[in-house]
Amino acid sequence: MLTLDQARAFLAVAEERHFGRAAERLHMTQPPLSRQIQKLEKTLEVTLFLRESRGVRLTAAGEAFRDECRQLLEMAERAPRRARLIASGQVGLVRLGYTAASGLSVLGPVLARIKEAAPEVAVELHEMVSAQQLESLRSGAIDIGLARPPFQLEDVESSLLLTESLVVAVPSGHRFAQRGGSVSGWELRHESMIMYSEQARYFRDLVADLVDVHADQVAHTATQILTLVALVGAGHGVAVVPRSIQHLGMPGVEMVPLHESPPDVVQLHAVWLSTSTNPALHHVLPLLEDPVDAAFSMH
Amino acid sequence: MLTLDQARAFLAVAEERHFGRAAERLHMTQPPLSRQIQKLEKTLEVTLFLRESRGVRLTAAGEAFRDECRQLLEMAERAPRRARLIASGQVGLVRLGYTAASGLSVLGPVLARIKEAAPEVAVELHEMVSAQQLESLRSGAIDIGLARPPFQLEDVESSLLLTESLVVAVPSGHRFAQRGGSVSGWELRHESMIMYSEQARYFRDLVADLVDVHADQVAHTATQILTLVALVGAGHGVAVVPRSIQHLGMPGVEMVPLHESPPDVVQLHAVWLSTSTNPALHHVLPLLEDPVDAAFSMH
DNA sequence: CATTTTCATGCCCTGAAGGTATCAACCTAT
DNA sequence: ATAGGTTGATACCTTCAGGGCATGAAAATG
Repeated sequence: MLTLDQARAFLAVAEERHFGRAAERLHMTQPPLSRQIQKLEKTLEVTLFLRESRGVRLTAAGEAFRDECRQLLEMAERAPRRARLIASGQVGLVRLGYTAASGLSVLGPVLARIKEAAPEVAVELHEMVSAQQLESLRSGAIDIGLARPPFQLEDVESSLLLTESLVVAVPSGHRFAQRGGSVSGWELRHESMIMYSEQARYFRDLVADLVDVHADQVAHTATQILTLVALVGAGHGVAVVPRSIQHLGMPGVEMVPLHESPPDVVQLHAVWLSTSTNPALHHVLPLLEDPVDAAFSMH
Repeated sequence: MLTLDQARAFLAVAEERHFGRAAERLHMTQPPLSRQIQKLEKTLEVTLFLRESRGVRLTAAGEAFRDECRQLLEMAERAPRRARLIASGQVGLVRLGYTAASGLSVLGPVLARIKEAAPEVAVELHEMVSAQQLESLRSGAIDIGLARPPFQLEDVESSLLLTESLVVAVPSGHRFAQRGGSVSGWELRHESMIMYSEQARYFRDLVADLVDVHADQVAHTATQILTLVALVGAGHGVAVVPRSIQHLGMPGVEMVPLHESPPDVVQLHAVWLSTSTNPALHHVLPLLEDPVDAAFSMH
């Protein structure tokens, strides 16, 4: 059976064309080297060298075997190197879940940071809502999520990436937009509104805290923020959405500040399992410690 | 330093996810296998397995290393296999020299035999005259030649591949062609003739034996038979050439049998050095023992 | 709580592989 | 022609890598 030591021994002799010099290169003496080559030739049942008085020459089979051995040894060096790189997290894959809305704010800067600091880490993107992200984390389908609270899952850790205010999305030409300035919650009382459905509990509760919405003024409910905005654009009413949604540039929709909204009511976190064994994840995590600059995310 | 045995041990554990079963597969007991893996992880400075109560799981680095090891072991099996194939001559390269004229007769059948019986042997074709072939054999630039005698080089062996007669190449419409039948040597006495130059001694002597050519009737001399035929086609005279040249189908040239020519005056041999160490050559040589069928070579 | 499962550890022994000394064959040069 | 030098092969000794057996340790199972 071929061993890597035999391949190294053979290659040394093949390249030096001389047992003595090859032995020197291998930091050993000539006799055991001769024996190794003999043994190799015996197991292969192939004569690799033509012994001549001035040294040795390769046979045709020897030349082919030399090329194979070069490749073999190269691979034998690459395998450990690659394992170390992956273990260190410098090379690898991070599967990242993100909400459609976060795609408009933190996703770009997050990917930019990873590309900058860990260029050999591939990022696989999976769009899903926050609840699905937590489920995917649990099942191991993703490594990181860009999601909104609450995170009540076991072993979940998180890092605040972005805070922003809520604004009112109105159809172009709506009197709120023409007027300029901001809108107060009580002014929405008689507006037809697009509201968040039960699945989007985070935003539903945020809006409920700031605006007194009555059932009779709700034109539609939707889970995805982008759906709400689309419905606003179609003229079905107004909606309260995070400020970064304006990056979407949806035609026929304008954003008006909401007077009562604190500048940091809406949060977006990076979330991950502290128990994850993906080295690339742990290599990337320090890059997500600092919040994304709102100015950057704003354009 | 990684060894192939370690790679095999690792791969067995990685695939079985269980030290006991892996040890069984490797025909050894579990304790030394555990030690081998520990040693491997230590030299790699990488944890490859997560030991759990129901067996083991691979880390990310372990999965990458498993893929690398699969390739590595595959190559470690391929290298000896390839060396054996090349040593046996079933795979390899034969560099073959041939004269332009032999390209019209034996070359095709010879290549067909090799393709049929040794499909993995590549044939590299080198067109050159017989004298160059012997020189190239000596210098090791080719392995076999398709050449004409004499072969006075040391260690040269040869095998007769083809015998054929000499014919007279005449321009279309020449009275020899219109008359039908054969031509006698004495009838060429007053024809303008294209003759072989000093370098083509073999044909020069053959023709001199059959036809009494005078210096004053020689319009041109040339080394390559194809050149002679081209000059005949251009109307510069007639020439005595081997019968297989008619395969060339040179327009404006017709072949007329030469009455005095025995059917086997012209010989073509395969020649090679008995000292060659090219296994593919020795694998191919038996295919050149039998002469090429003249009927086959005739079409 | 006893039993089973699974990987790790301690100890022993064999044999693969390296070292030294030397041989055999061949080439070179006086 | 013969002595000396070069190069690979052989003989013999020694070491230690790696395998086997017995057993430990930890966790799951019933």
